[in-house]
Amino acid sequence: MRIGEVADRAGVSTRALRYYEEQGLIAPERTGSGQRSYAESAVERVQMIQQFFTAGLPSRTIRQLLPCVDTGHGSPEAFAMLAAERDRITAAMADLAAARDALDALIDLAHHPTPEHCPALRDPAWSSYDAGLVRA
Amino acid sequence: MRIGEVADRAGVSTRALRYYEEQGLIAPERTGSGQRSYAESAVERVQMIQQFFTAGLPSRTIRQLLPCVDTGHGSPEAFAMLAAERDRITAAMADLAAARDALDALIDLAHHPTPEHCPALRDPAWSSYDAGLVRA
DNA sequence: CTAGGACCTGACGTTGACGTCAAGGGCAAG
DNA sequence: CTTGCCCTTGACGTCAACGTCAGGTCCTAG
Repeated sequence: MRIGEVADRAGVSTRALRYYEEQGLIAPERTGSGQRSYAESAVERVQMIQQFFTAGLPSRTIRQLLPCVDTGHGSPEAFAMLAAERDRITAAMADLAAARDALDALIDLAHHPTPEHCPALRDPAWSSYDAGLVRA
Repeated sequence: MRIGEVADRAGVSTRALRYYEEQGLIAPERTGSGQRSYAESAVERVQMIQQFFTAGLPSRTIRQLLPCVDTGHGSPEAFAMLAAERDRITAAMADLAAARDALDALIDLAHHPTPEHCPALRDPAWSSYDAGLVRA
């Protein structure tokens, strides 16, 4: 499979695929004339890489954890890194939830007929807002 | 309050505060000699700004939504933007959850005595993994 | 054989939220 | 007065994940 097809099927640009190779995340074969030749599994691999990028992991970290995916096991250090990243992601999710709740509070505020600058925001509620359910 | 104290109390750098002002997110007073003079409420405001930055909102968007915070109500467009950002954040949380589950699967894999490259990863499980509870 | 599309390498451009350095001004203590 | 810390503006540096362009190669269809 050539680079264009992988790009199409994985939903990324060819530039991104070359970048991933440059970063040591994929190692496609080469034809005699120098063109990249990807295995079928490359599509899934690229999608997984994308997923980690989306989660905010830098390429260096992804490069470190991919061997675990390939070999199916990892050294203790690799294991610690996986756990650390998992925790980072969990923390990021909490931050997102807090921001979303803040937005929900604003939306709620905007929905009110605004009697007179109803409070419930400026006080200490920015972190402890208890996840109200507001739906459009 | 001068810039250094605000920076300390809000947990950001003075550079960041000047950047926020440059981006139109805060408008501190000025003393006769040109030094910035912040109100007490600036600390909370900066923390809120930080929260939105952490959630991935660009400064331009934050600038648009801050008037809603200040006035306590918003135009219909502002309301639509708030809802759009809320949805973006929700989507980002889903992406994070998927990546975290992928990492959990890897961690689980690393915990196994690795009998023979146990599957459960490469197949279609990257999005539908059912949030197993693994704790260090 | 030739047109045109896909591919190659190399290299510079982009964006956002700041970091960092340079060169000076303001201000309370001693 | 001067020492020293905080403040000012201005401007360039950074980092990551690519986008984009340039100039050349490969390959397949007609």
